[in-house]
Amino acid sequence: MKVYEELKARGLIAQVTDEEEIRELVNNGKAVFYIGFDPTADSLHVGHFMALCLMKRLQMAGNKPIALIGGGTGMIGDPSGRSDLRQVMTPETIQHNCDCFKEQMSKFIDFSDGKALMVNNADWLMKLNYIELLRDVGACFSVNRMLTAECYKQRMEKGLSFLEFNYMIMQSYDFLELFKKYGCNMQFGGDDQWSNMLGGTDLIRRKLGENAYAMTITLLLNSEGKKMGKTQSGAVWLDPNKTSPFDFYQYWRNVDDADVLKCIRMLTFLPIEEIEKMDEWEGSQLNIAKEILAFELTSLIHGENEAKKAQDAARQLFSGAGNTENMPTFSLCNNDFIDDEIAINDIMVKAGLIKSKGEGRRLIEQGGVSIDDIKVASPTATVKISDFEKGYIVIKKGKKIFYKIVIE
RNA sequence: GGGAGAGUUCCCGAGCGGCCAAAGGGAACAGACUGUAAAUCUGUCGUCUACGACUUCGAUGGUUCGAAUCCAUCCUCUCCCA
Repeated sequence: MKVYEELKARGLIAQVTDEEEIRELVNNGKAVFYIGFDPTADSLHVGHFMALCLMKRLQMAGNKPIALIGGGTGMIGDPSGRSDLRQVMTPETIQHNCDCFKEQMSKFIDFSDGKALMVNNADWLMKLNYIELLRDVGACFSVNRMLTAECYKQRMEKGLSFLEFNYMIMQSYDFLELFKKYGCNMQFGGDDQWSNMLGGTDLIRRKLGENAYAMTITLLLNSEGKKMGKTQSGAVWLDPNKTSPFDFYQYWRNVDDADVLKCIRMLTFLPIEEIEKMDEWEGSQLNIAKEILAFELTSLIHGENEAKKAQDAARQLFSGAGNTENMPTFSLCNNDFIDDEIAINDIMVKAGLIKSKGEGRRLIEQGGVSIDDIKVASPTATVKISDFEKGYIVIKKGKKIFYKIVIE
């Protein structure tokens, strides 16, 4: 199966400008494509992961990826898919985020020998001269047509600043620039980017009379239609310091039944045939699929070793045995103890397990907290130093959250 | 530039000057049930030294015994006209 067909079979392709041409380019390793990343945070998250996967897949098929960091466009903010105004970031933050992105991506994509490029659009966008740009590019855009773009239409209700309105132009300009500089003939992006991407292919046609192509990736939505990769505590990050491998594993281990197969298909590199078989699975059998999903993804991001550790920890934890080796750990120091004891509630607050003591009180009252598998009966319960005889205690909050507490 | 309106807790959204820590919904969390799923039911959902106290209703001042509610100024946003 050729790459294009594989992408299609995995349900990754949402929209394309010209299927025949794109298939031809991609399958024969003739595509030089770019994907843009907005440096809105100091780590990539699950939402970017699909794009990374796609880059890798295409790179393996001999195509050349360009990772475009939106250091310049980040100064504006993409209005697509947001219902509110984006906070404008400082140049320093953006630079810092760009650096972090670079580092994470290099782990995943092979940048050696020019097999892939990484560029920052700040390099050319920041130098632009307003009047020149207007004359040069501004003439090529019809406001009437821009307004018909879905992403702007929605914003017409809520309000759209001129700043954000220009995002499409900037993004189109990027494409033009990359086309000229690197012969980049294709752009990939999330499905919400469709109109911005078309802007680029249009611009190239108008300015240079050449053909360039665009393809969007299906957004990874859960069965409720929300973007995946979000938890109550924010995004699921690829940076192990922001989302530990264990938590990362658990996130995927806990996806809805309805979403497992979709995730496996779109995110893992398992052979399609194997996935087809899983398609038959039902009911609790899906639990195995979830384990596979979690393992595969964790090992893609954090390495097989970490994935194994996470899996072991999870299995043991949920089967009752207490493998505490890879559990999130929090250290107390002797000063935290008063008369050799400390309130359980206080530990949880210190460890960041809960936001306030009130929350802890409630949790305990509702029977949601246990220590070493014994339910905590009273909100004022304490642990003594002597309880740490074996070196640690394990606090369990709810069913799935375990914390190992040690004394330094 | 002129006119009209809005800003309430994570989100949406109610809120006669006292009975407002603020209705209702959603999200979230805990318990039961399960398969570390979903659905359902129950409970919780500002903070604390917790039958009480304290801090919140865009910001700052003011009027009142008393303000989310009234007044002034400011900030932000939306709409209509140009």
